[in-house]
Amino acid sequence: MLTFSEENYLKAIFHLEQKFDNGANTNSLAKKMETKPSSVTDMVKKLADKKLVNYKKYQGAKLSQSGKETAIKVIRKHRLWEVFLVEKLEFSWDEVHEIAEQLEHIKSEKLTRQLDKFLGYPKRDPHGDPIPNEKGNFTVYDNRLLSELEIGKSGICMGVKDSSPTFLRYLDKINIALGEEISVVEKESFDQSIKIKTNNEFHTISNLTANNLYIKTL
Amino acid sequence: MLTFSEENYLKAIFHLEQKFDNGANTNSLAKKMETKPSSVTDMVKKLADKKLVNYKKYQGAKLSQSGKETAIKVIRKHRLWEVFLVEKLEFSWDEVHEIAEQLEHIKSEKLTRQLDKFLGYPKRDPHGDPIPNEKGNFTVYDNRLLSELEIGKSGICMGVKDSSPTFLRYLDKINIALGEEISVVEKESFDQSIKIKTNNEFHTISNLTANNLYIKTL
DNA sequence: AATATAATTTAGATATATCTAAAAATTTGT
DNA sequence: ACAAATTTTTAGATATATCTAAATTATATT
Repeated sequence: MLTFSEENYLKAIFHLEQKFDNGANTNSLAKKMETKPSSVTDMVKKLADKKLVNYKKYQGAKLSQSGKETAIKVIRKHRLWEVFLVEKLEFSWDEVHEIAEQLEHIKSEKLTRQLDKFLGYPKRDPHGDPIPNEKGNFTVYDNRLLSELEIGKSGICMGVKDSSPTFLRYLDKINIALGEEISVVEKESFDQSIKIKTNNEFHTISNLTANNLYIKTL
Repeated sequence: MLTFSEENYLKAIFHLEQKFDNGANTNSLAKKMETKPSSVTDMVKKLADKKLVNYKKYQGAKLSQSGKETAIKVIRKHRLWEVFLVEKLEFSWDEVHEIAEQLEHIKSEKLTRQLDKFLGYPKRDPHGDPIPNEKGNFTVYDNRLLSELEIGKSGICMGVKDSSPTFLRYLDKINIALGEEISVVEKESFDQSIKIKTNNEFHTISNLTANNLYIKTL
């Protein structure tokens, strides 16, 4: 039985491995875990003893197969609980992370399974991140700017670079919200404005706007 | 911020105070917490430092006002989660305790409030125990045998003394289940058989049966 | 009231997860 | 390739929650 701390480290290592090819080195892990490098070394050794990571001195930590499976299970729980909080308990997308950080450590396979069923086997959490299924499989998305999206492709709106009220009010007006699917219909090479489709509506947005929207694609 | 362990002690002290007038002495707490008396002394001192219990050497622990409020909040969460598991996630009443022991420690006032609302402000958990409201108020029930119930009074079926399959099948047959409300309509002094009403049906049950059913009354 | 028994506390140890400060290894820059 | 800078590890300390064994206090018995 793993402690909360061990599970949190596995999750952090998993995310770092997704992001950087060289995996999770001690300093980046320390930053992510908001702790000191020496604490990371201690914990990584413990995880290595439990065969959850492969660790060689001065060479960072890499998840073993079972470490990866464990990390994915925790992430699956985190994201399912986020869906629950937003869909069933009227939370907004920005309030759920902290609570899900707690709920993700509840140990019961049946609970996770039943929660998944109750929520209708959702594929994405309220932030658009994919939810691993019971076997641990999930699709990896690519995060980029809307302006980088090719014609005909679509993605989920994941966040904004510029979070000024003015910009957010503008997004509201053209019916773009977090989690919304946006597809690129046309691109005007003259001014790089983009015609998009979202919610079955068409809008033409400026390059500036498209440069401020993060999009997650399959 | 209290640790899980501190919260569990507060809960245990609360339950012991409800049950025994002399409150929670070290040995009974140790038995309840499945730990050693010396560990209990250590923890009780810590809780006393935090003003959650009043403690004088060799005189057991008594919850302070704030300790009592904290204990009730934990119990409220425990019982709300039990309702959630049974009503929404298809768990049966005997599977939920262990998971609720974990969920009761999740810290978020809004979560508890929204869960309560989502469940329709239930008054009892799947075992018939009362759920404190947001202010910490709840009705105290009395646990006794159905055979001790007076004519005209009613109660909730809480458990069976004899849990043999034969007996349980019999209960099924006359439509008595855990959580069911049963009222006593008539008592036959000749053989102490009892006429009861449950689910809008009337049944006459023997004294032996009535002696094997635990009933919770207001 | 003295003594035996039971309950409780203290003292000292172990586990976990953290820390600081110092040492060691690796990487970088010239 | 060597010194400097950076990264990582080690050693030793602290916090929490537990334990065992011994000491202390309270309760029960005669």
